[in-house]
Amino acid sequence: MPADTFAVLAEPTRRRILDALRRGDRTVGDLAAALAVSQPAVSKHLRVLREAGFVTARPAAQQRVYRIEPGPLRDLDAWLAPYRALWERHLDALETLLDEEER
Amino acid sequence: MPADTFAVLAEPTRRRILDALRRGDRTVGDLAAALAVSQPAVSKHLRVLREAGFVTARPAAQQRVYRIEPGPLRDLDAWLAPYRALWERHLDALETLLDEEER
DNA sequence: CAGGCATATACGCGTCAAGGCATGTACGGA
DNA sequence: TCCGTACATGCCTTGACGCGTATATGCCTG
Repeated sequence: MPADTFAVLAEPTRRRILDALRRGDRTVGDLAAALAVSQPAVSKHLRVLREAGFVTARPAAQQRVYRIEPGPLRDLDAWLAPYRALWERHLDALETLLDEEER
Repeated sequence: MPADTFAVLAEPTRRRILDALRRGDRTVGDLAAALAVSQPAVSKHLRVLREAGFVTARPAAQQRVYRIEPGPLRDLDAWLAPYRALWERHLDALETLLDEEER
């Protein structure tokens, strides 16, 4: 699992790109127009996302269609898993705390 | 939801702090020793984590005991939710793809 | 094969944050 | 009250990153 998954997602523009791709594949120009960002900036972000496995590119004539990939997001989900106990067993923890304070 | 949640988690040392706190509350000195990081560095990271709501501090004499808080991690879980369809309905998507390619 | 379109890369600038070192602050023990 | 402990904060340097502008690469059309 690449450790820089969070660093990739730390960029708001990259998250907006992922959010756009979540609803369907897009070309670079589409993304640049939809996000109101310069085309080179979009290309650079797509490169980062691609090298981290978040997206893949498929050539279509002069354009390249980008598609979101689930892999790194599944890794994120897996990383989050052990922490889920913090709130899923929250009632249990609350009970434990009250028990301790009763003593 | 604070947008810098990912930026906070982008730091490996901060993730290690959270991982340590996941198993129980710790003092600053404990964390510095356990992670082999200088004490000021730990304090700075704890400040970032605290201001982002990941942890809270409880004074105990001269030391301060830090505890992990579920809030921001729940936000992360919520952010991840719409993307979960990418792999949970993966079989459905595969079927759709095959249907399209059959035409 | 020349020209235009879509995308990728190179360069320079400004910003920001991590780390170490030194110092400040608060609490407790002698 | 004075000193030592535990933690926080300030200053400084360094490296990484995002953005825009300019330029290079690839592909299609006439």
